[in-house]
Amino acid sequence: MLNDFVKSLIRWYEGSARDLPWRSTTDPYLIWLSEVLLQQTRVDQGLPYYLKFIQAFPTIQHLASASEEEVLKLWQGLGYYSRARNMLQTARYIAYKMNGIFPHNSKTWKQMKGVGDYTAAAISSFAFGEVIPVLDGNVARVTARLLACSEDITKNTTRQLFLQFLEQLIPAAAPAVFNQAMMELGAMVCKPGKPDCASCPVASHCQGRLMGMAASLPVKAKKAKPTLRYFDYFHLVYGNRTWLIRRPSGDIWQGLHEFPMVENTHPEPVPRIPFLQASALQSMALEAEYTHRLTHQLINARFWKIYTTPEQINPLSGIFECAHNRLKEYALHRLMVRYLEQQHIETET
DNA sequence: AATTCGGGGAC
DNA sequence: GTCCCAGAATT
Repeated sequence: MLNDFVKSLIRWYEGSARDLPWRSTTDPYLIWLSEVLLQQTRVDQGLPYYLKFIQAFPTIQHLASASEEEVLKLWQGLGYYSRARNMLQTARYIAYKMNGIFPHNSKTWKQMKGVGDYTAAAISSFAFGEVIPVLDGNVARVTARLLACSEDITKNTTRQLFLQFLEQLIPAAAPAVFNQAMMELGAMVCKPGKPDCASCPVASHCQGRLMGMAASLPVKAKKAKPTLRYFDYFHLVYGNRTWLIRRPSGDIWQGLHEFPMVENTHPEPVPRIPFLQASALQSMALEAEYTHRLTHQLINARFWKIYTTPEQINPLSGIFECAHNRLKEYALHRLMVRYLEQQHIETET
């Protein structure tokens, strides 16, 4: 009957799967790229980035020779920017230290930066036919319902249990299609909160459905509350120039650009501006205020526009200038992009 | 084992 | 508003 499950699953997949560009190739570079882009990212959101990347960097050699600036610029707006830095590092490692030869199995792939259990298994099964199951959020949800398992799926013991189950299920003749099909089922039918059991090709095999508990699975530990942060940004303008800094390491948006800013523990009525002489304060105006929600942080951001002169700006390491009408050509985080859009500051064409 | 790294769509 | 997404690295 397990064999019947696999047959029904794959038959459904062959007949109604989405047509996604990385599914019609076995090029390990393209598959690797798609897997990294799609980590914790919906297909609809990652697809345009995939198309941009394969145009800018058609091969690993193109990527390996790119600067971090260029890669971050293309990654801008997608989030989890460490993926971009890790992928560039791995691209250079494979291109220059491994003569451009990709790892051929999951064990070696897992040694690459930015490649964990899931991505190593995905690349190895999709590009090289390795018989190894993938366990992402979709597969975990499908498996929990299939087995009517109420254990916390974030726990390692539960993951091991699922992998053990999947290893005996995955067909040696078609590991890639099986993995794709399990994920596709989770994305299109066995959705979180609202499983569409009526159109599920393997509903007859599902213990969760049989026991009427499919919709309440999987069980997952709840997250901690986000911490509050208060950012005051200073949009310093003189002539057609403005100022940017790069985000430091060890914090959010690492390596991305933004206006110089101060962080306060509480919202200050008038934020201090360490970048300016006091004489410039009279030209300060609050242009925008946003609440920006991240997974673990809630950021209150205020943008102060200040017209000034070069003489009023104190020297500060890490600050550099750029044309204010070309700001969008830099790698910026979403908060900055929102501000620029509201200010109708567009990229030069 | 617990935290942190984002942005956006579904509800 | 909450939850979750083709997860991984760090502590």
